[in-house]
Amino acid sequence: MIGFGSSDVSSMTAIVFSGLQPTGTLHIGNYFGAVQNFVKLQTQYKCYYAIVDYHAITVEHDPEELRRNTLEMGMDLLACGLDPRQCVLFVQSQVPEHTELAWILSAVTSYGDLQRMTQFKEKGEGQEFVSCGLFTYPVLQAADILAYKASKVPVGEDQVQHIELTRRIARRFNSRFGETFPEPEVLLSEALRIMSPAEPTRKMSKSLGPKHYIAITESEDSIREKIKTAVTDIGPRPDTNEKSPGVANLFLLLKLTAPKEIYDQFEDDYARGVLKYEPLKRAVADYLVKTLEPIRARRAQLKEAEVREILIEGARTARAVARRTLEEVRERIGVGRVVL
RNA sequence: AGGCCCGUAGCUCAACUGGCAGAGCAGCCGACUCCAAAUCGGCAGGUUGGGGGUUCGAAUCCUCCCGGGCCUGCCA
Repeated sequence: MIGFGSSDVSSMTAIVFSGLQPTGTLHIGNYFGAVQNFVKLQTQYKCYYAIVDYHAITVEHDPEELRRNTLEMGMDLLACGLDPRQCVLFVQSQVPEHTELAWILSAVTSYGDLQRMTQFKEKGEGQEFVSCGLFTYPVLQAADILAYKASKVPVGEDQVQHIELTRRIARRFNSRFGETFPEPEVLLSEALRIMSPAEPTRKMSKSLGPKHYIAITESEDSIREKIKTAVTDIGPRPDTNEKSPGVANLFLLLKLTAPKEIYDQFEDDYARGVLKYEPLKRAVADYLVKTLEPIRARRAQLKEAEVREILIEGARTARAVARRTLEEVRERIGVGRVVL
């Protein structure tokens, strides 16, 4: 059998790619929603994880902040358990093949398809300046994935549309220039959406403000404060047994961090209508702090220099693969050869 | 390349003919609450995009610069 992703000769296992924007420090929504899954995947597949700094520049940004966030993101990911011996962790801009491939792919990307991307519409909404880069963002994302001929892409619901576009791009390239890329499929993990404690109808996000997220490296006091002030409701509703968004969010966090017996006890209290939220919150905070403790400890031990070294090494490995893909792609589309 | 419009608190905007830079939301503190939310009370928030000029006095008028939007033209 000849696999499409055969540029990695060392194994027959599927190739996974995922990119993370360097948004600064990771929060527990990122952790439980995605990163924890990445940690699991690295033992099962050949995984490439990129900190996508070129994506971050499509909206207004501060250079110093981006620089710091990129490194911070690397440190947070390592603290969460990504292991450079098991996966390839690198910074996107260190592998220029991404942007080169993006340009090439833009030639087989439909303008109409891009216009239909809802994320572009959402992110551009209300912005006084909308860059071209924001518009072509999904093409770079396709390049990220296809540069490694990845066949599986673990992403959230909101990114499914972009992966669909990647498939269309891959398909069009293949049919025009010959079979080159696999059509990557979405690796949907159990869809975990941690909500903002302050506004539990919205997904946890840094951009909403400090009250709306809990960083994985947050101090114990701060975690307790944010859980304590988390929005709840008037009290349990045993009649419908339906939790309000805020309470459901607290239960979700408890489920993710506490022993089953503890969780069941609170569920039972809720069902019987005798649950007081104060003790629930205390338990959630306790177990959350406990869960994050090893991450915090690991994070505290990481040295910047050592992390930089890991990222450099990751980029070296990634680049070797991406370069082979680009050689093949250039050959197929008929560029470069004449002057070699 | 030419024309028109805009820039005020984190956000949305107000400030007469040139006369003390303000409100709502967000934020912070407190009361209430099992904890919260809502509500109520309080606090804080500014190089009015930047430089120069006119004036007793400029967010307001003039000028240059920066940033942004719209229209027309030119080139490919």
